[in-house]
Amino acid sequence: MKMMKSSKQYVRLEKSFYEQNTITVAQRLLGCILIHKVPEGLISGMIVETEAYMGVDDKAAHSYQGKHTPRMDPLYKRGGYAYIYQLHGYNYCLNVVTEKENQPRAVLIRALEPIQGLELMARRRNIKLTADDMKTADKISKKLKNMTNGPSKLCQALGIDTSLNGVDLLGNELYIITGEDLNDRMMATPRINISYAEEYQYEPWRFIIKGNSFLSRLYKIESK
DNA sequence: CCAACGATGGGT
DNA sequence: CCCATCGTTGGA
Repeated sequence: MKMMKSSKQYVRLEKSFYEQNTITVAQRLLGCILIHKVPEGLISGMIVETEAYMGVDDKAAHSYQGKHTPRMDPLYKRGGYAYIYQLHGYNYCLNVVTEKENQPRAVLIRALEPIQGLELMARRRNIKLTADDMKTADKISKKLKNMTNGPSKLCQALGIDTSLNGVDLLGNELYIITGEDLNDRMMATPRINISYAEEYQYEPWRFIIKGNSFLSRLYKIESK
């Protein structure tokens, strides 16, 4: 786990960040820290895997060809809102809305490296952490990795569900701050589980921090 | 009204 | 590979 260095300035991401091109946002979110403020305290993690969904032009996007249903309203707002939807009855996915109003593009947050609120995460994920699991000097335990290494796992760990759909990331409940500059470790790959998207399934719009231990399970091979 | 479906995760 | 499980969606 990365420890917060007190010497470093952590700055909240603002409107101008989210209003950039979606690919740029997806790349620059790597290394940033997602924070959910809950009554018990802060739960946070460093973003290590993202995917860009390019809106009306992208066959993998919910908003392909301008599709717009009530639950997608946040997607059509200006950059900086959360778009959260439920999947298969019991999973949630968190997206960061990008670009200008009526440009329905977003970045899916696919994996985090835990930072704060380990006990709260473990409770929400039904994972029992032992003292050994907390020793991170050499090897990171399997249970620790399993906390936030997938888009729905991280939502469960941070307590994110559709009650937060449409929340403004410029507010104080759910927000993102600058973290480490890890762009030299960035790698692009095709996106996951979108075979229905025909030729768009091959677009290299997934971004990872190469070698990070918390990438989603299908692509551990990339941690070399 | 109602049936089909899914930007997942877990197990085989 | 298979499939659980339920809110959203869109077509009767």
